Amino acid sequence: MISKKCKYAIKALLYLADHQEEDRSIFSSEIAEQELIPKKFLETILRELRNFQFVQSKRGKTGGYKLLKDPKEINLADLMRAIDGPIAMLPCVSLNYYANCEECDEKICQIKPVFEEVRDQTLKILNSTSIDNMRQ
Amino acid sequence: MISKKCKYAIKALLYLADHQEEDRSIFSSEIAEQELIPKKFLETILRELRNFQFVQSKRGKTGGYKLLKDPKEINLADLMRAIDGPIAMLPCVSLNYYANCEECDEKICQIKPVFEEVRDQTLKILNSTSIDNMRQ
DNA sequence: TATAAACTCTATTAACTTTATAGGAATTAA
DNA sequence: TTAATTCCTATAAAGTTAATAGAGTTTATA
Repeated sequence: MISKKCKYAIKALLYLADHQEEDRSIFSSEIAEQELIPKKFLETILRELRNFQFVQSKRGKTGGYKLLKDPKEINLADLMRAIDGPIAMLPCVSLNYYANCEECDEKICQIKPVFEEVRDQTLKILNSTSIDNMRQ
Repeated sequence: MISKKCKYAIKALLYLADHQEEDRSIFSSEIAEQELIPKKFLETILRELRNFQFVQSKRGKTGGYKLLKDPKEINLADLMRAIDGPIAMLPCVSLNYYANCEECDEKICQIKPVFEEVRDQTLKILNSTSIDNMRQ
């Protein structure tokens, strides 16, 4: 399962992508209302998205958020890793957040191979799916 | 990520499969020691596996656990669902543990399709991988 | 029949993660 | 100066995970 936070992040980026042609900054309050995301929670998510260079923000009365990248260049794998961390189902199989298993010898581990396969198939999809792709 | 509990469950079934030809019941303490799983935690896991009909148990001095099914008939999808619940990355996309999203209209949801695809590819692997397959 | 050694069961706990919320500070346009 | 925004830190409430405790039940066997 992805976290709600991650789902909200995807929705926020989709909302920004769907409204970027208007070339204006968009308030977090607008996204929160339209997408039914708790406002304060969304603010912290948007700040993270800014720190990870997915969006840019402007403060003050005419502030708000804009995409910093082309929606075609934002893929789901990168986004999910930024918000939720590892995508793999086992720490020892993660490409970007590898962690070893204290209790097993990876060279003879019987469960690793399947989860490498799952990881590969999952990443094949998530790497090739951009925010733009998702806008049906 | 799968839980440690689920990983322990897979390891326990693999251990039973790897030693079933000896046609004896196997103590939880033996599995715990060999696989470095906390003993008391393993006991509760084995009880769940018994409740889900993956293993049978025998009490008393010569007690222990045995597989109840042929290792070829135990697939990873069923096992993971029994221990961890949903496999899908979104509640609204789960086949066996569906839950609706309060905050979005599924008919026009932009994020659902990708995760259906991930679910399908993941299940294709997990449904076709048995405990027997995993014994290298 | 007593005992040892296993499984069984309920309850509880400690740590961690998730999902927010509070309250204000800084910024900007008008 | 004011209003409305983003920014930031801290904290809290709820839920989940990963165990552990302790006593009960069963069974083989000496």
